[in-house]
Amino acid sequence: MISISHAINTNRLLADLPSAEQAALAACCEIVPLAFGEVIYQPTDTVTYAYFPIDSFVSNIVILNNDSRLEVTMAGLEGMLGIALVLGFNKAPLLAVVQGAGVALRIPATQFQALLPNSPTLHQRLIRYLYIVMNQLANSAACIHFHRIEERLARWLLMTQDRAQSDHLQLTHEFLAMMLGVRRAGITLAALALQQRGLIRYHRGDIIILNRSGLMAAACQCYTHDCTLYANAMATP
Amino acid sequence: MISISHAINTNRLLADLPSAEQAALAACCEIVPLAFGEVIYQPTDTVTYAYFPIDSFVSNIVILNNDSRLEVTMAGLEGMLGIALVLGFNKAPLLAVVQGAGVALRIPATQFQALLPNSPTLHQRLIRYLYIVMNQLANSAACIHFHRIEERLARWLLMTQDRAQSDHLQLTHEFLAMMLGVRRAGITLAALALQQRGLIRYHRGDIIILNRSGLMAAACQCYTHDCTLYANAMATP
DNA sequence: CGAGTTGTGTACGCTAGCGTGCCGACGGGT
DNA sequence: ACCCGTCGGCACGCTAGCGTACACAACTCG
Repeated sequence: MISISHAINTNRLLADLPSAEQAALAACCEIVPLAFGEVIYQPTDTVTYAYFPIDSFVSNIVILNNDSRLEVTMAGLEGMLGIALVLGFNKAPLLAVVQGAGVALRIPATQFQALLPNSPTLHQRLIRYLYIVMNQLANSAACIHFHRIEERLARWLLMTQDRAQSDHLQLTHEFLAMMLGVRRAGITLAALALQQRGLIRYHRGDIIILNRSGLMAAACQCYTHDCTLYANAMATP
Repeated sequence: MISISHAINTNRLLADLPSAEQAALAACCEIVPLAFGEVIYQPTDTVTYAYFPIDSFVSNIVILNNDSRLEVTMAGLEGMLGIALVLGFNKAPLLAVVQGAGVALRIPATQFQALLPNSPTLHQRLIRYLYIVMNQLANSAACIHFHRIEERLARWLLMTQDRAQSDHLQLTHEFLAMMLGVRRAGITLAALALQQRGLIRYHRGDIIILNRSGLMAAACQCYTHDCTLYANAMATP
């Protein structure tokens, strides 16, 4: 188990905060394990905790008509869960499901909201993160509409690799199909194509990324677009 | 031409503000006409003004690869343009194009941002609007992916009717195709189907909504979902 | 070692929507 | 009155992806 201060400095929204802000944060947060498949928020649930993933990552999923599902954003060490709290809301709009097991920092919602007015640096970072997520959402809508399964899959694997910080992922075709909102058979074809091009290798739920730059070429530019968006927004003076 | 105070009380984000906030606002805003097709923001443009539509409305459009375009949100009297300013950013991420001519209140970006800390009611409403837009974006991504052109068209017409506050719209199939990110011929078929069901009537760029409740039945529930989301978020105590 | 479960390959016909191109009809301007 | 640009109907073949279903292989557990 890692220490709280090490955890704080791993999540990119929390790393390198002024020491006063870090201390205030450390005083009210705790490290919790997140298990694969665990549901963090249900739509319309009251949000009782904010989460900052350390080595775990979580998918935010829209549910339509009780059957159609689609992942619209992902949060790992570069982000957080419960952004609604930053805007003063405590209702979860999306389904949040743990997609990569690991630990996260967890803060009770009320303490988190009480913290913000006294933590200007953190608050500003969260506002920036909010801006990033909004833009990712807009861009994703277009990506999902216009791009092919194979490109979207490649993009998705890259995004996941970044958050898992490993080139070895545990993902079945079935699961990927849910995330991308397509058929399982559609994923099988796309994954086969990527494998035949030597970009990935997989076997019963284990996917290994063999050629990251090749995968970037196979993905739509939405991946690099997202990355530069994040970097630019966070680097704003 | 309408008066500024009347305009302020027409836009739903500005209506019924405390008188001090209204006065501060009135001191730095002006009424400007927006012409059909006018481009308010280009992607990567610096945002120099915030806009609050009165009887005009504007589409926010994602551009991919310089060719694919897709409308992701719409702003009329219920919203604003330049929400990035609320988050402290002054770069426009999307293409904003006037889709219904009319007037809007316009405020220089710096004055707008200076206004916010002293206008808590307005600021809170804008934060809520931000939350609404984020949720609309997430939901739209799924809607665009899963729903048929005909349903999406019906939804889009209803949204437009609300903002135009008229059952008479000026829209060609070509234009609708751009908004929904589909072929012109695809719109023709969907529009024909809606016309044959007696829900709308159109002729060379004029669309008349004949049966609003029928159209709501023909649309995906995303329309009503959006409406209740707006109402709930704005009504939060 | 055998039985059941899980993950993947594949095949079938089907549909929505694509890209393209043509034609006719309407209507505004000279 | 005419011309010409705009708008919309339609038709062609095509593709991506759908729903479904079956089969086999690889692991798991008893």
